[in-house]
Amino acid sequence: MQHSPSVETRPFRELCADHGLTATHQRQVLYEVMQTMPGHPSPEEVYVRVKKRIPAISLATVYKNIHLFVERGVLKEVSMHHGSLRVELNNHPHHHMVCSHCKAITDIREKDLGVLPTLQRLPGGFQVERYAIDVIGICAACQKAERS
Amino acid sequence: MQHSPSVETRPFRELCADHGLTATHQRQVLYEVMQTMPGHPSPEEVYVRVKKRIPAISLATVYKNIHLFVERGVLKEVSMHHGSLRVELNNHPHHHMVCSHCKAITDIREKDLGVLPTLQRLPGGFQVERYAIDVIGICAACQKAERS
DNA sequence: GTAATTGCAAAGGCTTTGCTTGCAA
DNA sequence: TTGCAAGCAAAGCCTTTGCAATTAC
Repeated sequence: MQHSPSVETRPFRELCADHGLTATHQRQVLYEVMQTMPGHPSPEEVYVRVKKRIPAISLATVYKNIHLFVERGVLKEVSMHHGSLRVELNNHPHHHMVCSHCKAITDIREKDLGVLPTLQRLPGGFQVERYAIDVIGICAACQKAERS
Repeated sequence: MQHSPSVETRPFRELCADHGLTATHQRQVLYEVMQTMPGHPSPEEVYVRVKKRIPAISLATVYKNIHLFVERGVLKEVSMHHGSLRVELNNHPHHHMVCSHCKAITDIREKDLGVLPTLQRLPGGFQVERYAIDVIGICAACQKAERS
């Protein structure tokens, strides 16, 4: 298939250029489909929708591109995903720092966060149990590793 | 094996009674082991430690009891685990409400959280990218389901 | 005695990997 | 043309489930 870039593909090609990504048809459709999914879709859900436009696409391609988009800042992970369930017994009021590279979790005392959010106007009868704050960034060890 | 409860088992038996749990040997060791693990262990890591004291224990038992402890409030999940990766494209400043029953995620505008945390005194050279607040509780639908 | 729990093994979901063919620059 | 990407299928975690044997109350 060969054709000159249409007007509609311009912005996507620029987005790819800005993020150092090769502009493929699959990536474009993936991105466009995600724009129509305002929630927090799983790779499987995205796959189902993309498949309507590219029946031959594989789930592995969806995973690969989602990871790439997240890595390049086009998408965000809704919460850091640690590969397996993590539990804790710590009862003191605290939150977490999560390294976006190595996924290491470190406790942070609540008072070190400064002012706390005061929950107000919560939509539709949601009954609050607690809130959890993740400070996301790069830990010292990963910063050191990056520099090398 | 039959013996009268020792002095040391008292607190654990009370803890079980308080949370409506049967006091089994496996549960007690699991709980004691977790008290010596201050971080955020995975079920596998807990299993390895418990196995030193109860070689015959199975990983399935560890999983079952961890879930039970979480359900009864003895342990906490470090972050809500959605079963699969979730991503989003939403660029507006926002955070999330997560239902601890059905794991549904709903966006919440940052301004509806009221005052925001001001990050200060972050331990050991952690380079902050962003922070993510999860308001954890029961959504309206699950509240309704519970009542019935 | 009755109900709940354990251990085992098998099954199930989600995600990644290796490799060949095809496409982008 | 040269390397990056896609598709496919197989493998790899992590976690749950079903069931018989055992234990707690």
